[in-house]
Amino acid sequence: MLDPKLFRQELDELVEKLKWRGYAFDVDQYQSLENRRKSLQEQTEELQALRNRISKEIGIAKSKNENVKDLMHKVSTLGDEIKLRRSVLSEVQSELQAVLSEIPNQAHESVPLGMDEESNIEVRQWGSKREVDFTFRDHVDLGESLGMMDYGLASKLSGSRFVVLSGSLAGLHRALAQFMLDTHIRDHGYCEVNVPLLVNQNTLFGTGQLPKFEEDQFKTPEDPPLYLIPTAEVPLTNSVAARIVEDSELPMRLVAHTACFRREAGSYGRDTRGMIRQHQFEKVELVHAVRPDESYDALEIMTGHAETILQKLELPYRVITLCTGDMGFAASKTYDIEVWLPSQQLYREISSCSNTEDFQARRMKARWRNPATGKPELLHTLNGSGVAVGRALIGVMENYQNEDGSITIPEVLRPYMHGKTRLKK
RNA sequence: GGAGAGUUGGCAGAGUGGUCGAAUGCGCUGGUUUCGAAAACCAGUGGCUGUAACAGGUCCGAGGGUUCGAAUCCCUCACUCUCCGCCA
Repeated sequence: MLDPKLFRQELDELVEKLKWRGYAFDVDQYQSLENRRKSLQEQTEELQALRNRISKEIGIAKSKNENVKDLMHKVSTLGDEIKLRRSVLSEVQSELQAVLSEIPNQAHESVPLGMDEESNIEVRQWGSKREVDFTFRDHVDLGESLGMMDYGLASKLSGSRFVVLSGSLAGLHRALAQFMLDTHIRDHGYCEVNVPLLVNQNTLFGTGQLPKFEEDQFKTPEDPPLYLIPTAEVPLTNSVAARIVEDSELPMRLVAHTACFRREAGSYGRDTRGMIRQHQFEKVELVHAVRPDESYDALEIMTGHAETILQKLELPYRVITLCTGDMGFAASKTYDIEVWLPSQQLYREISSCSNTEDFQARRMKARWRNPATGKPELLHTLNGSGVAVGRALIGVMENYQNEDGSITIPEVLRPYMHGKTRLKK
């Protein structure tokens, strides 16, 4: 959520900025709500102050055994009046809250302006693309002919956008996750966390998936409902929710390996082949909670951590800065890391690292005690994939394939595969 | 699923209708002392909102109710803990 003060102080600027995020802010609606809120709040508080004062007098008078009849008479109707105003006020407040909670974050000044991916900017490339004298096959082709990737079975068990991996390919998938976790824990100083995969509404509100993206989530029929997490960012980031953390705990770096669940509503017909876009996939997720003045450094560091994984796997990739219109709801700035897929001769997203500044922290009430002021201030939170396991598997399969359809196992994964060097039929 | 006990400030923990935003301890900040530190002693120290600054408002798990007045009484719900049952 954005700071409500921004709306009061620099409304025009803000509206202009939000346009670049593809968000048309209804100024008139906002202002009429805000004006009503203000006058109602003033009236209500004035009445409350009056009642508090007289009630206190009654207390004092009673303790002195004085007659309180006149005082009682004075406040007799106040209670009902206050009750009425309060209920109207709280209606207006929740309307206002509803408006504010659906507004995306402001972009950082370094983010390129643009409405779609055309305006994204490539920051760097890494690695060299392999040249071979046979035709690259895609991961579906490779996996199915190895007999270790079964979409038919998955659709029988569950439906479309699922996959069943078996044998050494399932092992390779697991090895990737283990390798990523170990690297972040041992080399990058993360604390491993094992989190619930089902979370409540409040938790999803905190990171910004609710109320706006309800239709993207899998939801249980309980009342109140639980939701399958779309990413471990949700439970990880919310671990600082409603807390005031000490300065000594910062920066916090958390990592979790989880399954992620997405409805993929509205993406019909997109990436229907293979493991690129699934209802369920695994991801190693990185979350930082940091002091506000350190969050942009942290974004570079976190992106570097994700890149390290691809470098150790020796997978060619590039890093791009998303433009204002292509960023997610909560982000101020996002780097996407895209891995090279030789079968498609293009880069595909394998990680997304974002600084949300205080946007999520405000929704979650996540604060730290600033030693300079002694006061609680909002934290900055960041999240990034470090990296998507299923897509990393695709990257490995396609980049490490051999002419005979076997797949060489990357050096760094071999310790996780009992020294196996090659995956074959 | 059954029975019971809880939920109060950064933390621990008092408070059962009125000068209670809340004792006390810890923590934190400042001071005294010290070569310096520790200890001791003294003082200060909740969040949110609001104001130029005061004032004011609000918050004792959440929501409702009773009352002139609720942390305190009543109702509903959530969560935590203990025991029993069931279970990976």
